[in-house]
Amino acid sequence: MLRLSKLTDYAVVVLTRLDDAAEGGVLTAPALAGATGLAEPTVAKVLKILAHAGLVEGRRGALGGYRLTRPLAAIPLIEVITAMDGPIALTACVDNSFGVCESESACPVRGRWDPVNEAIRRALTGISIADLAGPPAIVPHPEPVFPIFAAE
Amino acid sequence: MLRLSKLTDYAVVVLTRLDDAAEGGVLTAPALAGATGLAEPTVAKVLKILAHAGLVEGRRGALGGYRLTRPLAAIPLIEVITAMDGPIALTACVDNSFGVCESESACPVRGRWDPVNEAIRRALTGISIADLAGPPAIVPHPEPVFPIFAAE
DNA sequence: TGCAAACAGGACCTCAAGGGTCCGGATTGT
DNA sequence: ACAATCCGGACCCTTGAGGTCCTGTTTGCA
Repeated sequence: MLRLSKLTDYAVVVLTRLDDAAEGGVLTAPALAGATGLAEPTVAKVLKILAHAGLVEGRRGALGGYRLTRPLAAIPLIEVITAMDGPIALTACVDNSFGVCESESACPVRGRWDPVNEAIRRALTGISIADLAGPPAIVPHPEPVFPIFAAE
Repeated sequence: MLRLSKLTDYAVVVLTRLDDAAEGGVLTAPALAGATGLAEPTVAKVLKILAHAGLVEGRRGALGGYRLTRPLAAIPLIEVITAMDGPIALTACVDNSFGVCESESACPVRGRWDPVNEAIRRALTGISIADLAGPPAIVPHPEPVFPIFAAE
Protein backbone atom coordinates (compact mmCIF):
# COMPACT_ATOMS: atom_id res chain seq x y z
CA MET A 1 0.00 0.00 0.00
CA LEU A 2 3.05 2.20 -0.21
CA ARG A 3 2.65 3.06 3.39
CA LEU A 4 5.20 3.99 5.97
CA SER A 5 5.29 2.55 9.43
CA LYS A 6 3.24 3.80 12.34
CA LEU A 7 6.45 4.55 14.17
CA THR A 8 7.18 7.24 11.61
CA ASP A 9 3.78 8.74 12.19
CA TYR A 10 4.39 8.72 15.90
CA ALA A 11 7.77 10.30 15.36
CA VAL A 12 6.22 13.29 13.63
CA VAL A 13 3.71 13.69 16.42
CA VAL A 14 6.37 13.46 19.08
CA LEU A 15 8.66 15.89 17.33
CA THR A 16 5.84 18.36 17.02
CA ARG A 17 4.97 18.14 20.69
CA LEU A 18 8.61 18.47 21.56
CA ASP A 19 8.72 21.69 19.62
CA ASP A 20 5.57 23.03 21.21
CA ALA A 21 6.62 22.77 24.78
CA ALA A 22 10.37 22.80 24.84
CA GLU A 23 11.78 26.30 24.63
CA GLY A 24 15.33 25.29 25.15
CA GLY A 25 14.26 22.96 27.92
CA VAL A 26 13.70 19.26 27.86
CA LEU A 27 10.72 16.94 28.00
CA THR A 28 10.74 13.47 29.47
CA ALA A 29 9.44 10.44 27.64
CA PRO A 30 6.58 9.97 30.11
CA ALA A 31 5.60 13.61 29.73
CA LEU A 32 5.56 13.27 25.95
CA ALA A 33 3.53 10.11 26.22
CA GLY A 34 0.97 11.98 28.28
CA ALA A 35 0.93 14.91 25.89
CA THR A 36 0.49 12.78 22.79
CA GLY A 37 -1.77 10.10 24.18
CA LEU A 38 0.57 7.37 23.03
CA ALA A 39 1.83 4.52 25.15
CA GLU A 40 4.92 5.32 27.16
CA PRO A 41 7.11 2.44 25.97
CA THR A 42 6.27 3.26 22.39
CA VAL A 43 7.19 6.92 22.82
CA ALA A 44 10.43 5.87 24.46
CA LYS A 45 11.23 3.64 21.52
CA VAL A 46 10.55 6.41 19.04
CA LEU A 47 12.71 8.83 20.97
CA LYS A 48 15.56 6.38 21.13
CA ILE A 49 15.52 5.95 17.38
CA LEU A 50 15.29 9.68 16.81
CA ALA A 51 18.17 10.25 19.20
CA HIS A 52 20.23 7.71 17.34
CA ALA A 53 19.57 9.61 14.14
CA GLY A 54 20.60 12.86 15.77
CA LEU A 55 17.23 14.53 15.45
CA VAL A 56 16.79 14.81 19.19
CA GLU A 57 19.20 14.81 22.07
CA GLY A 58 18.72 12.86 25.26
CA ARG A 59 19.98 13.95 28.59
CA ARG A 60 20.13 11.42 31.38
CA GLY A 61 19.75 11.79 35.07
CA ALA A 62 17.22 13.25 37.39
CA LEU A 63 16.44 16.36 35.37
CA GLY A 64 16.92 14.59 32.09
CA GLY A 65 14.74 14.48 29.03
CA TYR A 66 14.80 15.09 25.32
CA ARG A 67 15.15 18.23 23.27
CA LEU A 68 15.27 19.01 19.58
CA THR A 69 18.68 19.51 18.04
CA ARG A 70 17.18 21.65 15.30
CA PRO A 71 14.01 23.61 14.73
CA LEU A 72 11.27 21.64 13.01
CA ALA A 73 11.57 23.77 9.91
CA ALA A 74 15.11 22.50 9.47
CA ILE A 75 14.09 18.85 9.54
CA PRO A 76 13.04 17.53 6.17
CA LEU A 77 10.45 14.82 6.29
CA ILE A 78 12.70 12.40 4.50
CA GLU A 79 15.14 12.45 7.40
CA VAL A 80 12.50 11.24 9.80
CA ILE A 81 11.32 8.58 7.38
CA THR A 82 14.86 7.40 6.78
CA ALA A 83 15.53 7.30 10.49
CA MET A 84 12.41 5.31 11.31
CA ASP A 85 11.85 3.19 8.23
CA GLY A 86 15.28 2.99 6.73
CA PRO A 87 16.34 4.31 3.36
CA ILE A 88 13.79 4.82 0.60
CA ALA A 89 13.85 1.74 -1.57
CA LEU A 90 10.76 0.77 -3.45
CA THR A 91 12.08 -2.61 -4.49
CA ALA A 92 14.74 -4.98 -3.35
CA CYS A 93 16.56 -4.58 -6.63
CA VAL A 94 17.49 -0.98 -6.07
CA ASP A 95 20.30 -1.28 -3.64
CA ASN A 96 23.66 -2.13 -5.03
CA SER A 97 24.59 -4.38 -2.19
CA PHE A 98 22.93 -7.45 -3.49
CA GLY A 99 23.88 -10.03 -5.99
CA VAL A 100 21.24 -12.68 -6.31
CA CYS A 101 18.24 -12.39 -8.58
CA GLU A 102 16.92 -15.50 -10.31
CA SER A 103 15.37 -13.42 -13.03
CA GLU A 104 18.38 -11.23 -13.49
CA SER A 105 19.05 -12.13 -17.08
CA ALA A 106 15.43 -11.82 -18.05
CA CYS A 107 14.65 -8.75 -15.97
CA PRO A 108 14.07 -5.74 -18.20
CA VAL A 109 13.74 -3.24 -15.41
CA ARG A 110 16.98 -4.07 -13.69
CA GLY A 111 18.18 -1.00 -11.88
CA ARG A 112 15.36 0.98 -13.37
CA TRP A 113 13.63 1.90 -10.15
CA ASP A 114 16.36 4.30 -9.14
CA PRO A 115 14.85 7.34 -10.89
CA VAL A 116 11.54 6.57 -9.23
CA ASN A 117 13.14 6.44 -5.82
CA GLU A 118 14.94 9.63 -6.64
CA ALA A 119 11.70 11.36 -7.58
CA ILE A 120 10.04 10.38 -4.35
CA ARG A 121 13.12 11.26 -2.37
CA ARG A 122 13.10 14.69 -3.92
CA ALA A 123 9.44 15.22 -3.17
CA LEU A 124 9.97 14.26 0.45
CA THR A 125 13.02 16.45 0.86
CA GLY A 126 11.02 19.55 0.08
CA ILE A 127 8.68 19.05 3.00
CA SER A 128 9.72 19.81 6.57
CA ILE A 129 8.15 18.64 9.78
CA ALA A 130 7.14 22.22 10.41
CA ASP A 131 5.08 22.02 7.23
CA LEU A 132 3.21 19.05 8.60
CA ALA A 133 2.58 20.52 12.01
CA GLY A 134 2.61 24.10 10.93
CA PRO A 135 -0.08 26.75 10.93
CA PRO A 136 -3.33 25.87 9.24
CA ALA A 137 -1.98 27.14 5.97
CA ILE A 138 -1.78 25.13 2.81
CA VAL A 139 1.43 23.22 2.62
CA PRO A 140 3.30 24.46 -0.41
CA HIS A 141 4.44 22.15 -3.14
CA PRO A 142 8.10 22.94 -3.70
CA GLU A 143 8.10 20.22 -6.30
CA PRO A 144 8.14 21.17 -9.96
CA VAL A 145 4.78 20.31 -11.36
CA PHE A 146 4.76 17.33 -13.65
CA PRO A 147 2.43 17.12 -16.60
CA ILE A 148 -0.54 15.40 -15.13
CA PHE A 149 -1.46 12.40 -17.13
CA ALA A 150 -4.36 10.86 -15.39
CA ALA A 151 -5.21 12.00 -11.96
CA GLU A 152 -7.34 9.58 -10.13
CA MET B 1 10.96 0.88 4.39
CA LEU B 2 8.50 2.75 2.24
CA ARG B 3 8.49 -0.12 -0.12
CA LEU B 4 5.90 -1.34 -2.52
CA SER B 5 4.98 -4.96 -2.86
CA LYS B 6 6.83 -7.47 -4.97
CA LEU B 7 3.66 -8.02 -6.93
CA THR B 8 3.98 -4.49 -8.25
CA ASP B 9 7.52 -5.17 -9.28
CA TYR B 10 6.41 -8.32 -11.04
CA ALA B 11 3.62 -6.38 -12.72
CA VAL B 12 6.07 -3.98 -14.31
CA VAL B 13 8.20 -6.85 -15.54
CA VAL B 14 5.21 -8.69 -16.96
CA LEU B 15 3.84 -5.60 -18.65
CA THR B 16 7.19 -4.96 -20.24
CA ARG B 17 7.46 -8.48 -21.57
CA LEU B 18 3.93 -8.27 -22.82
CA ASP B 19 4.86 -5.19 -24.79
CA ASP B 20 8.00 -6.78 -26.20
CA ALA B 21 6.41 -9.80 -27.75
CA ALA B 22 2.81 -8.97 -28.38
CA GLU B 23 2.35 -7.07 -31.61
CA GLY B 24 -1.40 -7.11 -31.49
CA GLY B 25 -1.31 -10.76 -30.52
CA VAL B 26 -1.65 -12.34 -27.14
CA LEU B 27 0.67 -14.10 -24.71
CA THR B 28 -0.39 -16.82 -22.32
CA ALA B 29 0.36 -16.74 -18.64
CA PRO B 30 2.64 -19.81 -18.88
CA ALA B 31 4.52 -18.19 -21.74
CA LEU B 32 5.00 -15.01 -19.75
CA ALA B 33 6.14 -17.04 -16.78
CA GLY B 34 8.76 -18.67 -18.96
CA ALA B 35 9.86 -15.37 -20.44
CA THR B 36 10.20 -13.62 -17.12
CA GLY B 37 11.50 -16.47 -15.03
CA LEU B 38 8.76 -16.03 -12.50
CA ALA B 39 6.55 -18.78 -11.14
CA GLU B 40 3.50 -19.49 -13.23
CA PRO B 41 0.87 -19.12 -10.48
CA THR B 42 2.38 -15.82 -9.47
CA VAL B 43 2.31 -14.48 -13.01
CA ALA B 44 -1.27 -15.62 -13.34
CA LYS B 45 -2.17 -13.76 -10.18
CA VAL B 46 -0.51 -10.59 -11.37
CA LEU B 47 -2.25 -10.78 -14.72
CA LYS B 48 -5.61 -11.28 -13.10
CA ILE B 49 -5.16 -8.17 -11.00
CA LEU B 50 -3.95 -6.16 -13.98
CA ALA B 51 -6.91 -7.38 -16.01
CA HIS B 52 -9.25 -6.33 -13.27
CA ALA B 53 -7.72 -2.88 -13.37
CA GLY B 54 -8.16 -2.72 -17.12
CA LEU B 55 -4.47 -2.52 -17.91
CA VAL B 56 -4.47 -5.83 -19.80
CA GLU B 57 -7.19 -7.81 -21.47
CA GLY B 58 -7.62 -11.52 -21.09
CA ARG B 59 -9.03 -13.76 -23.78
CA ARG B 60 -10.15 -17.22 -22.82
CA GLY B 61 -10.15 -20.47 -24.71
CA ALA B 62 -7.66 -22.49 -26.63
CA LEU B 63 -5.93 -19.58 -28.37
CA GLY B 64 -6.41 -17.27 -25.45
CA GLY B 65 -3.93 -15.12 -23.61
CA TYR B 66 -3.35 -11.55 -22.50
CA ARG B 67 -2.65 -8.36 -24.38
CA LEU B 68 -2.07 -4.76 -23.42
CA THR B 69 -5.01 -2.42 -23.69
CA ARG B 70 -2.67 0.55 -24.08
CA PRO B 71 0.95 1.12 -25.06
CA LEU B 72 3.34 1.19 -22.13
CA ALA B 73 4.00 4.88 -22.65
CA ALA B 74 0.35 5.56 -21.86
CA ILE B 75 0.44 3.74 -18.54
CA PRO B 76 1.61 5.94 -15.68
CA LEU B 77 3.42 4.10 -12.96
CA ILE B 78 0.92 5.18 -10.38
CA GLU B 79 -1.82 3.24 -12.10
CA VAL B 80 0.10 0.02 -11.74
CA ILE B 81 0.92 0.75 -8.12
CA THR B 82 -2.66 1.63 -7.37
CA ALA B 83 -3.87 -1.53 -9.06
CA MET B 84 -1.47 -3.80 -7.22
CA ASP B 85 -1.00 -2.10 -3.88
CA GLY B 86 -4.12 -0.05 -3.52
CA PRO B 87 -4.31 3.72 -3.30
CA ILE B 88 -1.37 5.74 -2.09
CA ALA B 89 -1.84 6.38 1.59
CA LEU B 90 1.17 6.87 3.78
CA THR B 91 -0.77 6.68 7.01
CA ALA B 92 -4.11 5.40 8.14
CA CYS B 93 -5.23 8.85 9.13
CA VAL B 94 -5.25 10.27 5.62
CA ASP B 95 -8.58 9.11 4.42
CA ASN B 96 -11.54 11.13 5.49
CA SER B 97 -13.64 8.08 6.15
CA PHE B 98 -12.29 7.45 9.58
CA GLY B 99 -13.69 8.00 12.99
CA VAL B 100 -11.55 6.29 15.53
CA CYS B 101 -8.25 7.68 16.73
CA GLU B 102 -7.47 7.62 20.42
CA SER B 103 -5.05 10.49 20.02
CA GLU B 104 -7.39 12.50 17.86
CA SER B 105 -7.72 15.45 20.15
CA ALA B 106 -4.01 15.57 20.84
CA CYS B 107 -2.85 14.85 17.31
CA PRO B 108 -1.25 17.93 15.79
CA VAL B 109 -0.78 16.44 12.34
CA ARG B 110 -4.37 15.43 11.87
CA GLY B 111 -5.08 15.27 8.17
CA ARG B 112 -1.71 16.75 7.48
CA TRP B 113 -0.31 13.90 5.45
CA ASP B 114 -2.52 14.61 2.50
CA PRO B 115 -0.11 17.07 0.83
CA VAL B 116 2.66 14.53 1.24
CA ASN B 117 0.61 11.86 -0.45
CA GLU B 118 -0.26 14.34 -3.14
CA ALA B 119 3.39 15.16 -3.74
CA ILE B 120 4.29 11.51 -4.13
CA ARG B 121 1.27 10.86 -6.26
CA ARG B 122 2.30 13.66 -8.57
CA ALA B 123 5.85 12.39 -8.82
CA LEU B 124 4.62 8.94 -9.71
CA THR B 125 2.16 10.19 -12.28
CA GLY B 126 4.92 11.68 -14.35
CA ILE B 127 6.61 8.35 -14.90
CA SER B 128 5.31 5.77 -17.36
CA ILE B 129 6.06 2.08 -17.53
CA ALA B 130 7.81 2.78 -20.79
CA ASP B 131 10.19 5.02 -18.86
CA LEU B 132 11.06 2.14 -16.59
CA ALA B 133 11.57 -0.35 -19.37
CA GLY B 134 12.74 2.24 -21.84
CA PRO B 135 15.26 1.39 -24.52
CA PRO B 136 17.65 4.36 -24.24
CA ALA B 137 19.86 3.71 -21.31
CA ILE B 138 21.20 0.21 -21.51
CA VAL B 139 20.82 -1.38 -18.19
CA PRO B 140 24.37 -1.78 -17.08
CA HIS B 141 25.95 -4.75 -15.48
CA PRO B 142 27.93 -2.51 -13.24
CA GLU B 143 30.39 -3.52 -10.70
CA PRO B 144 30.05 -7.13 -9.66
CA VAL B 145 28.54 -6.84 -6.28
CA PHE B 146 29.36 -8.74 -3.18
CA PRO B 147 27.02 -9.02 -0.25
CA ILE B 148 29.59 -7.51 2.05
CA PHE B 149 27.07 -6.03 4.33
CA ALA B 150 24.03 -7.99 5.26
CA ALA B 151 22.04 -4.92 4.37
CA GLU B 152 20.19 -3.80 7.44
C1' DT C 1 -19.74 -33.51 -29.81
C1' DG C 2 -16.02 -34.30 -26.80
C1' DC C 3 -11.48 -32.86 -25.36
C1' DA C 4 -7.79 -29.81 -24.32
C1' DA C 5 -6.08 -25.16 -23.49
C1' DA C 6 -6.47 -21.10 -21.18
C1' DC C 7 -8.59 -17.40 -18.29
C1' DA C 8 -11.56 -16.20 -13.90
C1' DG C 9 -12.23 -16.12 -9.13
C1' DG C 10 -11.59 -17.61 -5.19
C1' DA C 11 -9.78 -20.26 -0.79
C1' DC C 12 -5.98 -21.52 1.70
C1' DC C 13 -1.41 -21.79 4.03
C1' DT C 14 3.06 -20.04 5.44
C1' DC C 15 6.16 -16.86 7.26
C1' DA C 16 8.81 -12.67 7.82
C1' DA C 17 8.49 -7.97 9.61
C1' DG C 18 6.41 -4.44 11.97
C1' DG C 19 4.25 -3.07 16.51
C1' DG C 20 4.53 -3.09 21.10
C1' DT C 21 6.29 -4.31 25.81
C1' DC C 22 9.62 -5.12 29.25
C1' DC C 23 14.07 -5.58 31.71
C1' DG C 24 18.76 -4.69 33.31
C1' DG C 25 22.43 -1.20 33.12
C1' DA C 26 24.37 3.54 33.06
C1' DT C 27 24.08 8.34 34.22
C1' DT C 28 22.98 12.42 36.92
C1' DG C 29 20.79 15.66 40.22
C1' DT C 30 19.13 15.97 45.24
C1' DA D 1 22.69 6.81 48.98
C1' DC D 2 18.54 7.37 46.35
C1' DA D 3 15.48 8.34 42.77
C1' DA D 4 14.62 9.75 38.14
C1' DT D 5 15.78 9.23 33.57
C1' DC D 6 17.92 7.73 29.37
C1' DC D 7 20.26 3.65 26.87
C1' DG D 8 20.51 -0.70 24.64
C1' DG D 9 18.78 -4.57 23.98
C1' DA D 10 15.67 -9.01 24.09
C1' DC D 11 11.26 -10.72 23.60
C1' DC D 12 6.43 -12.00 21.93
C1' DC D 13 2.58 -11.42 19.05
C1' DT D 14 -0.29 -10.14 15.43
C1' DT D 15 -0.84 -8.72 10.79
C1' DG D 16 -0.64 -8.95 6.01
C1' DA D 17 2.13 -9.88 2.06
C1' DG D 18 3.62 -13.77 -0.83
C1' DG D 19 2.69 -17.74 -2.91
C1' DT D 20 0.12 -22.06 -4.25
C1' DC D 21 -3.77 -24.62 -5.58
C1' DC D 22 -8.52 -25.85 -6.80
C1' DT D 23 -12.84 -25.39 -9.17
C1' DG D 24 -15.50 -23.23 -12.71
C1' DT D 25 -16.17 -21.09 -17.44
C1' DT D 26 -14.99 -20.09 -22.06
C1' DT D 27 -13.15 -21.21 -26.57
C1' DG D 28 -10.92 -23.58 -30.49
C1' DC D 29 -10.16 -27.89 -32.86
C1' DA D 30 -10.32 -32.77 -34.31
